[in-house]
Amino acid sequence: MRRFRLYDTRTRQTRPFVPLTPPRVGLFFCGLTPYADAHIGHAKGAVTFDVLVRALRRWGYRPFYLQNVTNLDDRLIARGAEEGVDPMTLADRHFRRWLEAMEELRVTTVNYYPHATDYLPEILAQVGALVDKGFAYVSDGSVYYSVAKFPHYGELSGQRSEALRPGARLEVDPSKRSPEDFVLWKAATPGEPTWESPWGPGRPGWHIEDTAITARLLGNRYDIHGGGLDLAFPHHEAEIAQAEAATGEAPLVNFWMHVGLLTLKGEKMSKSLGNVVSLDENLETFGGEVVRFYYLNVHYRGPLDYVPGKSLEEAREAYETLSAPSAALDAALGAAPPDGGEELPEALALEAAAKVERLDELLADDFRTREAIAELFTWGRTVSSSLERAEPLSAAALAQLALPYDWGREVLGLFEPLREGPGADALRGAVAAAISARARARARGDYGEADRIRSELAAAGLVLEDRAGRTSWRAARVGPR
RNA sequence: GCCGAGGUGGCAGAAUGGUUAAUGCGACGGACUGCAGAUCCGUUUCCUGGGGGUUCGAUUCCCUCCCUCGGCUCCA
Repeated sequence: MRRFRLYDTRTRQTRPFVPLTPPRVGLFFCGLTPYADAHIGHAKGAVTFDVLVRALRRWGYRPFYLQNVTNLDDRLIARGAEEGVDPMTLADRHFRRWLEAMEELRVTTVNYYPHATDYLPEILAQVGALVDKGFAYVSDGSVYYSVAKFPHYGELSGQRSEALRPGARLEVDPSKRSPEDFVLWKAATPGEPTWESPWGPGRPGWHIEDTAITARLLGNRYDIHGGGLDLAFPHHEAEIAQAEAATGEAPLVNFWMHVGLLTLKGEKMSKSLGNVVSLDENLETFGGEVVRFYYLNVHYRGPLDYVPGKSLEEAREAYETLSAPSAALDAALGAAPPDGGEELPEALALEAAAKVERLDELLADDFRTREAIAELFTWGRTVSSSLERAEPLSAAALAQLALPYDWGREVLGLFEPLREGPGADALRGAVAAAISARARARARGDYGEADRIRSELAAAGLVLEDRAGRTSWRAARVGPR
């Protein structure tokens, strides 16, 4: 297992990661918003965690990664009432769209998506434990957590409860003993889904869903919990208070990872501001790889400002430059003779291996993806100039040049090779035949015919590139698959 | 008000107690090409919010101020 360093919000430091029970690593991420279609900011954290888990696997750990589905909460109930749909049905609909977006984004690492309402026994048990231990109280058929009983409340976010006064949006709820208390079990309201409980019919509060799930699936303590920076308070603070009080074990989580938020022209993207940019629409326009590259081209903890008509367009330009040498290598490898061809100079072969090590090092230092990408850009120039050589490279040499891209494929989830479907060989043969026909036309000076062939292939989405007396082809541009 | 994250070239955005402060986008020039594309080479020499301090040396460490964004019970 490779050692690596990770920033932890609670202790505000970057420190070496040590799993609780190596090589197993338990991860939980709050990322789904199944009450509405996802916007472009929502998927940033999902991609961040996908890279984290890919790296863990590469480095010899055995991650178990959960992403919860809050399929019943106030927002779903409100939205369901507006649309005349059952809230859990609504959640399911949006969850399915989220899964499609994740597939397009090459997010492949989530082991399981636990749904909150499948964990009612665990939720009731945890609320019961909190009542029994005196951390929670019953009032008007609801159960509330008494924040004053938990002295560590506020440690994650740096918020002290005494400070929660000026400017705070605390609603006055006469059932609460203190305004900062939060609900664990909400008394039934007519027309809403309800379950029986020792305190009467009702439904779970938002925060308790996550700790009930993690208690069941990850244990009383686990390694990594992630989410957007905006969830640190109060949601994650409440999770700590619930779980640590209920089990008496601490800390609940060893590493709290909070992902920097995406802003729209400097402002946070949110429904209430009405500045939401659809994830699905951007995936359709730019494809998952470009959007993924866009997220990974900044450090995960920093903010990312989205400018309509500019940010993703620029990301597409940059990603085309970044991925072109990889695509050229794939094409050369496909066309390389089984034996023969020039070997790589030893210095260059060593450089390829050193580059991969450098990439792992950058990631192992709190996931410096931005610099890893910068390294891949400079490697691209090396690859391009190597391909300009007069003598074709051997298959082994090409494979060595491809090592950093193989790394990018494995860890960053970029550089997806062209899909090999049935008929791929036939297609390749047809393209090769067209290229030779064009070469013959060019040789006899018939540029009209040569250009006709080129535009025919262009219409099929293929671009021809003449270089060093050879012609290669590639997909016209990166985009949706 | 309190808590947190930031302020780096035309733009996006890294990093570092010390020679020319990454990388990309854009721009300009050149090579290559039948043309184009892609690629390569070069240029974009005066970019680290203000003011103090520590130091031989600060963009980096400390103090302070200013500004932006987020959180303060809907939030990825």
